Amino acid sequence: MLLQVTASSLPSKSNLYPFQIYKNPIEPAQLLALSLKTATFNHPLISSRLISLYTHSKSTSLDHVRSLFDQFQQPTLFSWNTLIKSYVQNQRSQESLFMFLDFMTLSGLMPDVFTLPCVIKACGRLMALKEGGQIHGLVFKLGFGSDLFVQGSLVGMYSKFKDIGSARKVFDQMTERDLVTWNSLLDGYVKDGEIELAMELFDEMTERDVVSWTVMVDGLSKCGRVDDARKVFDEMPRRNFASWNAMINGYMRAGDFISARGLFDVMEDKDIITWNSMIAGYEHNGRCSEALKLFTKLLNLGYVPTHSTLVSTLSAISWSALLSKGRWVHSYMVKNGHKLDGVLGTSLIEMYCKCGSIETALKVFESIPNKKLGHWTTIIAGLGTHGRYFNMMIKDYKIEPTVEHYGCLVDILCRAGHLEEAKNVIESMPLKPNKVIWMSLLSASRIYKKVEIGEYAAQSVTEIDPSFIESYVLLSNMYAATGNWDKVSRVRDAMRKTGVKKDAGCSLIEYRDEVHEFIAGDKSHPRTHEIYHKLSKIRERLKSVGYVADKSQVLLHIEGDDEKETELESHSERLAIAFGLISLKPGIPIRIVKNLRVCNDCHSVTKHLSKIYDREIIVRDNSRFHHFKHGSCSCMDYW
DNA sequence: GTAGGGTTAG
Repeated sequence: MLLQVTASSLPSKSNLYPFQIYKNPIEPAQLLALSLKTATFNHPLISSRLISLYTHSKSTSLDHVRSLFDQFQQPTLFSWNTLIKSYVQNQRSQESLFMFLDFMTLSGLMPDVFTLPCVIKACGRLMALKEGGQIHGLVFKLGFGSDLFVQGSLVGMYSKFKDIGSARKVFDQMTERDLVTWNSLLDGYVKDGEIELAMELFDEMTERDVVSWTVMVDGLSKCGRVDDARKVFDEMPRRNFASWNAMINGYMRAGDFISARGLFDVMEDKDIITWNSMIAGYEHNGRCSEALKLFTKLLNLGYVPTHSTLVSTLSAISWSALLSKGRWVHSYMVKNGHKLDGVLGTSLIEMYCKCGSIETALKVFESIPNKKLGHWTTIIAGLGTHGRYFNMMIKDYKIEPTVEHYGCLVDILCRAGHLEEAKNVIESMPLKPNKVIWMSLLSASRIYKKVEIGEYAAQSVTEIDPSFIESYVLLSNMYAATGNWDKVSRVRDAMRKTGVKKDAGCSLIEYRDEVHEFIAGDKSHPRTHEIYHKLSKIRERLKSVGYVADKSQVLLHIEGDDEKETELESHSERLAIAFGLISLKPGIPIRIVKNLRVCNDCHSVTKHLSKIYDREIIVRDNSRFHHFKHGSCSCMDYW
């Protein structure tokens, strides 16, 4: 609490003092003390000035200003406007609209040409179509139909709604238009995907500023014309951060992180969005180690990470399963007071889930006071096996399930072997099932050898994404598991025809803050000799416990069982495990990330190894976690 | 007599 006002505050008899305060600069705390002493706290000029001073003071948070505001007997229109605007500026548009609602019902005042642009902007940000329409009606009723700022902001709002028709209508009715209004409309065309019309409008403009140009750079790159975007970028008479950032993001969207990096390196001054764009871009393009390097660099250079910096960084950490780094970021967040009740909480939970620390993920989940949809989705997906959170979500928290939640339900049913029931859920759910859901069903069909359902699921996946390799692999594995070799070769023919190729298997392991990467049959690691020596030891140990290799899932067409066995032995996760065994101290769990689904044989071998070497081995493949301990796996042989 | 609308990351 910033202050407590107990003195009954009456307007001053002296009329001179409230006017004088505008002439001389004054510290907010100084004016507050003065107003309390002279009982002028509620004077309209004083209260307005107080709100203004505290709003602009960097050391005062918006919530503090709000608590000051709440103590006024009758806040002025100016004070309302200032706070409503501050909420929008602080990315708290929802609260801005709530405050506007309070204003309309409680204040007894009417909005003016300063109030309306703020709330119209909030509607645009929130995509609040209904409220936006109502406020548009209010604008007419109050007779602000010819105010440039109000009309201009309506153009902006409809542009955000991608309702270019309404934006254009308001625009055409305006008696005067300034550059900001033109730019709003230009952005509307871009948001609506009408790049040709945007270009026409751009040519029509007699005056353009850096925003107009930037909107074009952004628009062209967003519809895949990154080379044209670059041409516009090069033609620009002047550029600001947003222009550079738009171009960088254009390249990142096109997957051209080399060109993006080129621009980044050339930039003399960078803002935090530049860094965030690079980190997010690298992360989207699967270059997580580059993303993490930049995160370290920006900290060293003294930039202050924002929410989105942390979200992207956590995401990069999740993909590479660098638990120690994730813990560091978590503690950084705690130290710097980042709240976890939004996307950031979701990212953190996801990071712990994907880095194999489900207990910490649960702890984080439980520590979040106002759990939102995303937190549930993430933790449920992470828990996987722990079913029946579904009803609690609907009943206790009144959250509408999304496709992901149905996905979890299907997964749970599949695990329990209720494949028909799972199929029924998919067919009767109110949302369109996605690839992931069909894959759960397909995966279960393989385990439970339900060929018919499996074929149905595989077909559905192929309809959604014909080039999705995993469905072919699973279908083939299912046929292999049921001894249907004829159909196995037919699947391979289908793969050849559609031109899908299996990615090379790749496993990562973290050792001494470095990531070591292995591909199948890899001989490039500096300690290759030791690793293969360890592999031969492993083979002996396995033989001594009577282990026989399961060769049913070797996808490559290799003649003769011996070759199959050799192929299995050099699977990337085996190399990573061998490396883990020789380099990590006994007792420390071996954590591995793999890009493909773990094969049957590696799975049973890893179970044995966890017992033989008394080691916890945690493997994250592309669909779930395998926590190997004392000879068994947390997935209960279902994956 | 302090206050309003447009571009870039998530």
